[in-house]
Amino acid sequence: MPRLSSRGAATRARIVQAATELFFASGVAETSLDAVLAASGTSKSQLYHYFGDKDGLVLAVIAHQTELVVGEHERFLRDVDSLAGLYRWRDAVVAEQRRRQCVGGCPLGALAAELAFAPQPRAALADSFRRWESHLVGVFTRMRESDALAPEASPAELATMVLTALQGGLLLTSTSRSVRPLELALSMALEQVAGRLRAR
Amino acid sequence: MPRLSSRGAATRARIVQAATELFFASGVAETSLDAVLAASGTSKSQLYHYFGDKDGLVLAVIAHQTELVVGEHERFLRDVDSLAGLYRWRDAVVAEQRRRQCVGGCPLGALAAELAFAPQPRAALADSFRRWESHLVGVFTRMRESDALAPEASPAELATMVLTALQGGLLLTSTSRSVRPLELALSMALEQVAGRLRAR
DNA sequence: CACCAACTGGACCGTCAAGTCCAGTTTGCT
DNA sequence: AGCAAACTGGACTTGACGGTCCAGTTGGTG
Repeated sequence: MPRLSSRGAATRARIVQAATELFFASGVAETSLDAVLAASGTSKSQLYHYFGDKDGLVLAVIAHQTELVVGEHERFLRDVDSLAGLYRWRDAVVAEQRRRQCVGGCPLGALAAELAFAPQPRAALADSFRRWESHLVGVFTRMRESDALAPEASPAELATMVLTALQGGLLLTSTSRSVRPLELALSMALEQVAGRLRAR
Repeated sequence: MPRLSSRGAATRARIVQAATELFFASGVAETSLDAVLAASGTSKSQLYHYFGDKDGLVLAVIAHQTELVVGEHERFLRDVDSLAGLYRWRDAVVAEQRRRQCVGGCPLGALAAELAFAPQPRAALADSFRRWESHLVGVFTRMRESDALAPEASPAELATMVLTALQGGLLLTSTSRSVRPLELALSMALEQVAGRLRAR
């Protein structure tokens, strides 16, 4: 890998940006490299210069999409340390999905479904989900340390439950074009958390 | 649509069968019609004779996959009318996923993710999920009628919660190659049900 | 300012995809 | 038996795809 000049970095970023949007809107297999080039205003040689081949681009897009999605949740969850904060997070997630009229689910979830059998991308996405989960684990750890959560509650288990609810909710919401499944799924998960609050 | 002779029906079925397997293993976009023909031992003209084009085949595969997946759950859930029965169902789902070593998630979920932006397939899949949900609704309705469930519990809401948990659990299980997310998601959903049992 | 690596444009290639076409065979019906 | 509809095989067309190549430009560093 050669080191990037600032111009090179900008070109690379434009390609990744365009590919990220197209992959989300049409899927990886349905998106041609020519479409990526047209959308980013670059040429074949540039794409191959930076990514080697389509697989390389796919991995770069996974990394970028992870940054976007997980990054946003991290910013929101960073200083959540209460059930009330989690409910605000749920409301924000639902509102965002409503805003886009339930079109399209979770970008990472879509990639995970499409690339379930491709070893490298699958491993990369497993990592993304682990990172995502870790921010939820952070919330529950803080809640336990502040004695909001019962000491026997498992932050890791709660985090997994919330993330599965989120993914399942987004899938059904996108398919049915109604935010209801997402609302119900997240409410269910948070009720689970509520049931593990320290008895008082 | 011409009416089918028994030979025609068999040919049609062989094509759908092969396409169903290939679409699941590699995705719709990644699967060529030639591959379907090779796997089913048929020819171009037969495929176009029965399905018109690839989109037609996709819809037929959705219908067939729905029959397989929803049909299997229907058979299991048909005479479930208790929380214990639901736990047995959960155990069966988890065992099945373990049996296939967590490779690949829900066939319908994968199609829904890949075809989220394709109007016709998306609508067909929304229907499939509704059918799936309806069998869960049946379980909860029976439980409420037999007074196992509190009268204010909503069968429809519980069904949606269970289905989202199942879908999210399968996605993360397939991505992480561990049955843990699926176990946790379904346990969470059933605990939700348990919390709505009639107080005694 | 000179040099070399980083970068770029776009023509080009081989392959394989979806879809068309038609001549020929089988099937069910009368 | 005979006829029309259902069915089949596979050659063929057209175009788009991923990927290669190379000649040329830009830009940072000594």
